[in-house]
Amino acid sequence: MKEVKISRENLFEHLKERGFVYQMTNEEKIRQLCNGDPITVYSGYDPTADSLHIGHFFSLLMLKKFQQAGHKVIVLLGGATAMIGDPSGRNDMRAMIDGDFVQKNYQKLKEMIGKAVELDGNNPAIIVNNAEWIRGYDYVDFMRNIGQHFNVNHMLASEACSSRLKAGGLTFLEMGYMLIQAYDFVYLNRHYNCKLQIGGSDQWGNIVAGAELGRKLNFIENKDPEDFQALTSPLLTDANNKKMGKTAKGALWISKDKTSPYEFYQYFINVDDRDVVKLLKLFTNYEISEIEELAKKDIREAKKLMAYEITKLIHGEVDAKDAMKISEAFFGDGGNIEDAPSFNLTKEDIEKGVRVLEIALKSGLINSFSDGRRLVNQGGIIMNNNLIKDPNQILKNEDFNDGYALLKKGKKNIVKIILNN
RNA sequence: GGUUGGGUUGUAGAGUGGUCAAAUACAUCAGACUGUAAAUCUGACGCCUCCGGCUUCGAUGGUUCGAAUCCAUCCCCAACCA
Repeated sequence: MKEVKISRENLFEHLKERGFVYQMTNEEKIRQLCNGDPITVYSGYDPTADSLHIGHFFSLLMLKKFQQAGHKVIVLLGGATAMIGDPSGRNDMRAMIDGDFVQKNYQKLKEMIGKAVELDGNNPAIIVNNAEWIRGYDYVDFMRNIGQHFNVNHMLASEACSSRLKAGGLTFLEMGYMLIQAYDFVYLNRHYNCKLQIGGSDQWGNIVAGAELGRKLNFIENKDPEDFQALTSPLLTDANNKKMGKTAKGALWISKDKTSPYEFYQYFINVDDRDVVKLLKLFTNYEISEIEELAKKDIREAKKLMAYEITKLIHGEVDAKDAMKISEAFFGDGGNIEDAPSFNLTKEDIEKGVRVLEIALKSGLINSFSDGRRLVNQGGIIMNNNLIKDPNQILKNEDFNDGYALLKKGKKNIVKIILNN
């Protein structure tokens, strides 16, 4: 299939027709910025966890398109904002996290940014940390310079505060978050000539706050108030209008340790048919007409391509191919199961007499013995294509062919039990 | 600080002395049908040495043969008033 080239002449149209554009401050102005001479664009992420998830990646992908079109991009990692906690969309206050934790996360996220945007080459992305300019900004000065431009009534009415306000107990700490993020935009404008901030739609309130602050300050300083523009991408939702990227184990993480490429691939191969075209438009650059044609002709083939391409984008070609191979080995015909999720056992374990369910529990297939027992009763635990009927069944040497046994929960959850000497 | 109403098993939300491991819905998991999709139907959904037992209803202590339910103290939340 043919891929579309991203160029600066049609960047805005490209983003729009692929479904990246949700809200913006001034459409005409943003079109000019996108399709005109190189500008500086930024998007921010708080290091509150040790990995980015698919939602973050989605907005980074938008940033990448700006970069590919020749614009300068800045990725802000919020070392300061992470210490405060963004109230947007939350109905409880974020747990306070300590500085060490933020520092560790910062390093990990920094490594992950490179999966989305280019950090080398002739137009590398810049990574900045807002702790650099927030820490050390005198409180009184900050309140006088920045705080005076914020109307609390507006803030309370904003989407960012609304769920927290409804749930009650909105703290001053959380309200301060918006001021900091708003100031970040101004800072980046002054130091990097950044004119556009992008992000997920949940960030709209904070982003616009930054744009408004910038306008006010520019107005006071007799500069162009149009220098601050905001653009957000829609929330990734599925056909049932539910947030995408949520798995039984939590978010769909970018980090291999948290979500294996296989799990990642499986997530996308299991999405609703109706979401396939949307995801292909967002995560690949294939011609839209070809995407639609393929989906009409063979939805399952299109879904496979989608799952593969997204996995490749995040984990690289090798891991994506492995994930696909494992998947096909289990669910299709052919292929091998070399790289399936595995669990190691020793011969001593077998001699001691281990229950099948014990291994299922240790390998994470089931949550408890009670859980396993239920599954057995309902015919949901299968070993080497044989239904396990006795919850106390012991693993035997004969269960291992070629040194491994295959343990399944239902048809989608599989662990390869490897027998070591 | 005061008054009132609250804190229940993933979420929402019943239960206000024994019949409560705790209604119901959603989410989740398994089975059937399929295409590893959707829709539908069935079952499960605290833990264990599972026809039995054990630990849960903000925390601690108490009343009682018996408490998620009553009392006391404490912690947290909301609304209103200061």
